[in-house]
Amino acid sequence: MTQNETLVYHLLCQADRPLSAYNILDALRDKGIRAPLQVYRALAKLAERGAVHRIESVNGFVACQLHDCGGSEVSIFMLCTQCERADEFTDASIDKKLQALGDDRKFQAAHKVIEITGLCADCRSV
Amino acid sequence: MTQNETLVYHLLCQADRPLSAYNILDALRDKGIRAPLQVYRALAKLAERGAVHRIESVNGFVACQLHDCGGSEVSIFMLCTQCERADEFTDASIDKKLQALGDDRKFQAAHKVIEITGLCADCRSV
DNA sequence: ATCGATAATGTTATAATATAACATATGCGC
DNA sequence: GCGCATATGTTATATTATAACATTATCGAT
Ligand SMILES: [Zn+2]
Ligand SMILES: [Zn+2]
Ligand SMILES: [Zn+2]
Ligand SMILES: [Zn+2]
Repeated sequence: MTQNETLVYHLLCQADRPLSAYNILDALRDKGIRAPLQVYRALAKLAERGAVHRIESVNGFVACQLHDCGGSEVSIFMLCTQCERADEFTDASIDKKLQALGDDRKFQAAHKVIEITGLCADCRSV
Repeated sequence: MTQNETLVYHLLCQADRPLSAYNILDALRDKGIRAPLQVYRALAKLAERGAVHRIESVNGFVACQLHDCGGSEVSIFMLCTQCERADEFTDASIDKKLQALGDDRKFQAAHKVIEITGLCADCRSV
């Protein structure tokens, strides 16, 4: 892992919510990161390897929370609008059904996004 | 449907791919639409009603392709990176499994996003 | 050791997407 | 008409992402 990737990855590991590229930029200014591209480049490499995931619904990034989400499993994110937590899960049967749905239509899937937005257990019971 | 919503909705119905808010703005300038906010406001109302869907993976918008995707069904989009088509499907069993996954964690789901990116049948066979 | 290729980094500028804040107008029930 | 809600218009600005180009580090092959 390169210098910048390490900085970005460690920051994301410590974060308790998805961070935007500009959140990351601001947090790492005193570590030598000065421009958006430095962040986006690190994120691109990390995401390519599965070390971080982009959360489309919030334009943010999180460190992978699973030991090995690299198989054929799709990551499923539950995103709390209140506390902003983004919890990652996998579910083999959903993955399989989704794959089958694509296969039925001869669709060659390269990437799958599953995100559920709502209130987490803690936040709904306030 | 208000004036601006009608303009935006009809444009999306004719489009063969997701349009960005600024695509829409440009296309409707000569119909009186002059500012991004006019488009975003129309899109927000239309999306609220389920007449259009936002495609998170491409920051674009499409008209709903199904007669009634309003039930408890989640829309599943297959997004071709080549021709940019965005085809909408539903699948009750995936919806159910996803709902169960949330319920297990006491997560109160408000909105679900499922998007598959890849190559459509036509484009993969070129 | 040094040449040359590749990957990584840095910097500035700009593109693309989305919202804030405020002003005006339009329609409808009373 | 008046009051209220909804729709619209306008300007400015915030947020997210990439283009284009220059520089530096790394490392194996000669
Ligand atoms: Zn993961
Ligand atoms: Zn929460
Ligand atoms: Zn639909
Ligand atoms: Zn295609």
